Amino acid sequence: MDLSSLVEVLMHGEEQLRQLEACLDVHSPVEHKKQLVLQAQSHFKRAISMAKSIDPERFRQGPGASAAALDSPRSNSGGSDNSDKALKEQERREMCKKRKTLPKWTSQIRISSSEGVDGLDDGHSWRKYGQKEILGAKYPRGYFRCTHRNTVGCFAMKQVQRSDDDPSVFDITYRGEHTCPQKPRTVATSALHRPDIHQSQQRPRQDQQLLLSFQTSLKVKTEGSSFEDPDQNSPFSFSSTPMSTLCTPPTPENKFMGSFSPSPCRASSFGEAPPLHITESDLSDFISATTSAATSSAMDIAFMLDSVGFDPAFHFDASSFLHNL
DNA sequence: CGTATTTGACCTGG
DNA sequence: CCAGGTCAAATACG
Repeated sequence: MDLSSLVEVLMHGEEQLRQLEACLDVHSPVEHKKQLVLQAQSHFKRAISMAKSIDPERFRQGPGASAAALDSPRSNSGGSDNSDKALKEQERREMCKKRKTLPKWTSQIRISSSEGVDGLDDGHSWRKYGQKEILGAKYPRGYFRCTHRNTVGCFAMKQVQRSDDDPSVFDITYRGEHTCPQKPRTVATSALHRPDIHQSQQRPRQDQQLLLSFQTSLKVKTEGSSFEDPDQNSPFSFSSTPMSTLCTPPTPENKFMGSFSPSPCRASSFGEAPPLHITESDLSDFISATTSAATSSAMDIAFMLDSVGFDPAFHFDASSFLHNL
């Protein structure tokens, strides 16, 4: 556990706070602010545990938080005997429609070798459903959708595209908000972390990388839905997005396609509510509704439960998250 | 054995 | 027609 990773995590946290500050007096959706807070919190938590792990002796006492296991077996609302071509066509068509209306935003994140996939997991489980070579890009683009799409009708999706020139940068495009609960895992581990047995680790200029990372790590632009936040100003110079608005990432996330970097997975601490609920119902309607009314995520959840109609004792499986090769 | 990923075929919008 | 996005059969995984 080296110091530079620690610094990096701290910087992420700081950046989140900075963005939050920028958002504060603007009329941006509460959800965004909450997200920022949560992200910052998780970064700091992580930083703390990293720091502790540097000198474990000093901080020995309760083995950290309880591993509040909220996992439970899945409930399957079976009854999936469909298979009518017409029906599938229908579904597909619906999908297309959704595709258009779904809010979409891009966030560019950098994965440092030290961090790996770590901590960038937003606590959602994604299932990969495709990969495609993209025209002018070296690396293929991976297509993911929420694992619980069929169980709870969560239509969140994301695309992960590795940057051409800097392999440690990933462009992640999210589409749609999760309507499913997040992975509730509380993680307080990382006490003992062997220096990974990485073969080809790019360790050298980490400090300089940090700066770079600081600049590019959290660039996010939103489109589709209209969450404006014209005030979002970062001290950086990369605002190359003319008309689209810069916003905050609901959650940075990653999980890339068949490439290098093995790594375990890890969730940001505390589960929290999905920020928005979006269904096929009129999106804009909903948005205006949210901006004016939605004040608590809890409420959103209730709303969601309500409208989707699964029982509150809902449980899902967060058990398996894997690493790719 | 159930789930997740891989991967080529297929579909669709521009 | 093509590029990008998705499906689904075949595999891999645990």
